[in-house]
Amino acid sequence: MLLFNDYRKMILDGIAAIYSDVRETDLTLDRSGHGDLTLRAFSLMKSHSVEAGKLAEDIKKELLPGGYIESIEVLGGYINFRLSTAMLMKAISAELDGTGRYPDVFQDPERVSVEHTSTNPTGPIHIGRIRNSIIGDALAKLLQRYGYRVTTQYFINDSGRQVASLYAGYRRFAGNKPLTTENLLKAYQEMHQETERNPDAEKDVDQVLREYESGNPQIMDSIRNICSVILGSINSTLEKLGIRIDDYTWESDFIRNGDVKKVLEQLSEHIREEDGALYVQSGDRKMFLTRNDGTSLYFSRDIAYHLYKMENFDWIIDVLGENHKEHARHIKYVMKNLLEKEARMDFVFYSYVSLETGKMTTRGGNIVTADELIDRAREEALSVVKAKRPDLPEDRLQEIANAVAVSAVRFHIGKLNANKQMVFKWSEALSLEGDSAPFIMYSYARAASILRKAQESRGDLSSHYDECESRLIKKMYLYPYALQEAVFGLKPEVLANYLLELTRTFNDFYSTCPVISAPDEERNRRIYILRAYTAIVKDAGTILGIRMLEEM
RNA sequence: GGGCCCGUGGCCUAGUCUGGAUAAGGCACCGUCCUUCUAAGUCGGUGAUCGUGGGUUCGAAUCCCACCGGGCCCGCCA
Repeated sequence: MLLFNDYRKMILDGIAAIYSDVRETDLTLDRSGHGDLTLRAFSLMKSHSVEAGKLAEDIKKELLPGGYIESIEVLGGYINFRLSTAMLMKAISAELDGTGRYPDVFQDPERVSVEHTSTNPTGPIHIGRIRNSIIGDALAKLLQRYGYRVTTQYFINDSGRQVASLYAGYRRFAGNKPLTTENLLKAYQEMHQETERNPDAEKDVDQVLREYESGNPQIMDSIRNICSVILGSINSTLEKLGIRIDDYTWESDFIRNGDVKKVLEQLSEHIREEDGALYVQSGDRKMFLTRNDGTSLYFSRDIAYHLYKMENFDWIIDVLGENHKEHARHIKYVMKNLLEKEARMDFVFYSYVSLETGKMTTRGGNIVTADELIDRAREEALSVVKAKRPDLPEDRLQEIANAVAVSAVRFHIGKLNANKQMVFKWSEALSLEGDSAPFIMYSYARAASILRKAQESRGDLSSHYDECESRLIKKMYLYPYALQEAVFGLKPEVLANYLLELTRTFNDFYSTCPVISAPDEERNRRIYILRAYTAIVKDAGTILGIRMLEEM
């Protein structure tokens, strides 16, 4: 089927046939409500010394016979084009009826790796880190929807200083306590305080690192064990949010299987030494690969990881906190310039989430965990749904509250531009109205409710559409465009904002276009519109982690 | 000190890539609409010199320069 951009291209070609100097960027999607597409005629008026009216007359002669344009009108220096609503609606429903989904045009066989979360297994995941997971998962599902073969990846740091410190802390402070995330976190925080008081404690950590790296089986087992416990709780949090990681890769595996050594060999001609520690020069930075005691550093392990990903994927995407920007730049430099590995590599960075009281640190203990946020959102949702739906049984209320809570949390964090710093506020995070997931879900539930009640009808789509129908159809027609924009920019929030716009447009339709009580012909086509609407909302919701409910 | 990101009504955001029509939403506040398909909704109202100052342009929230404010980075941490 033809997408919005295809029509844009057709119109552009038509104009170029008469006025070859038309600038591509002057024909855009119209957001002002004057048309569907608009041509800014200023430069053509100037270069041809004619009025916009004359341009429009010529363009009409060229384009109107094509049949897909309903009208071409001049307003000021703009020439506005309206596409035929009937044509767009027929295209959408043909696609839906034929393939079961709209759009069904994207297909890209490339294998894509999306690495996200990858948070150190030193404690529960907090609302800052969960931003990584939420962006990453939406991105993965978005690319998947676009047709890519996507695998999500988690790189588990079980061989760095933080984890060694966690282990040393556990041994020192909690050796005989049960192995739980809570006890481990406490020991980690105690160890942090201990090293602040007594720098000698750091030597413990150094010793652990050396033994771990040299393959001391007892320490290896213990650390794996500890990391697995914490990873288990991280995973259960992710699971609540509907996030699944396909591949877990342990950093230490690259040490054990010799890949880190291979990295050093492959880089040998670029490697320099300083006091026994090895580094490569990247721009004006020395990027250290090993410590002077021979133990590996994150940089070399991450190079090994990216080499591994390059062997298995065509496109590598990493979602990282903004503090990793330099690291990422140097990784890219080493891969491309020193190892001469060419692969499509993109990094998506997000800014930090802070609390009103300041920044969060796991070691400092001032964090809001993602579990806490989900729990409180669930309580909030439950009290709302209980008040609104006293007719529903308790277990159904719980289900609804859960779906609302999880969706609200994901949307609240996922709709924001990743570059923006975020100050977390409970009142905003727990809001279930306005620009929120429940706002979208509620509209979906209303549409679903009408579809349940309205009689099945399979009449032909008529050619006349009322304004409220037409606006919704045209917004729906932009769904593939929104998907594309989100994919090209690696910006799931673009889709989130589209979904809000679509919902507002639907609400307008809902309040002005009765369906069930409408005469046959009108009802038929409105049922078609509702089917398309629910399909699109569900589709987009799945990508963003919003769970649509048939009733709420 | 150097580099990257952010700055849009009282608060939170969209729009910035690719310059164009009265700057689009939400929260809060004031008012409206449940005997009509679910009021987690609708409609209307108050409220913005788009951080500041220059520049480019017929036209700047958007591009360029400088400055101010906030975040992140500049480890043999990750």
